[in-house]
Amino acid sequence: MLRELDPLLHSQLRLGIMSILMSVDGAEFTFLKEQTNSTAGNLSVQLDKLSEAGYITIEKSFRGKKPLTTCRITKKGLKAFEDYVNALKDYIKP
Amino acid sequence: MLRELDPLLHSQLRLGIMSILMSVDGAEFTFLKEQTNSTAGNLSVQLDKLSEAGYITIEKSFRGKKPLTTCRITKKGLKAFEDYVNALKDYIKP
DNA sequence: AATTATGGTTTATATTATAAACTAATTTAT
DNA sequence: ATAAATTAGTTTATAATATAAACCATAATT
Repeated sequence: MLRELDPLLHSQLRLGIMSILMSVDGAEFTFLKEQTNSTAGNLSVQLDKLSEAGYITIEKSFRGKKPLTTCRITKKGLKAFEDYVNALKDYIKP
Repeated sequence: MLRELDPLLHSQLRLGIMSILMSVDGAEFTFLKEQTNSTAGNLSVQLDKLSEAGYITIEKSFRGKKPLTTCRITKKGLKAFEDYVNALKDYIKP
């Protein structure tokens, strides 16, 4: 039947973030902003949500004198992403 | 890279409705309600949106003395669904 | 003749997404 | 040296969306 779709992942921007984080080992805020074509504000909010859910970690540091935000997917996030994709298949299979 | 996801389809309930309508030739309101596990109110609203977008047709008739609402996907809806699925693949491919 | 059930629609509320405004520091140009 | 613009974000306000609650009309049941 039609399974539930994790509402945290069923959002274009958050799904895009997670999708990118699945394929890289850490992504910077600015990189995510470019790749997802989002505004900084929206990205900031959605990263926080993913972080609060434990799906990603957000590490704040400095590169030279500028702040640098680096995001990584967690084991929990990876599992959630896989579960989401599996559930989604019910909806989109031919 | 990451394509836009048609916001009309990127909703659990509307996607579920469309997914079902892809595989049957017409579905009744009550059937969709059962299969999607939604409330009548929510279903009614989402069906209207899909209908307004021209993704489905809603035919109202009577079965005996009771109202009967039958939904069908349109050619436009089919195209939109396929486009959505293709765009989504960017996000979920391994 | 009340009560309950069916098949919905409408309206109100909660949630979510997005945009706008702001902060703080750093470059660049004058 | 200082004003203007850029970078790298965060916070707050507003718009959009989803969901739930309340409602309506008719029919069937007790």
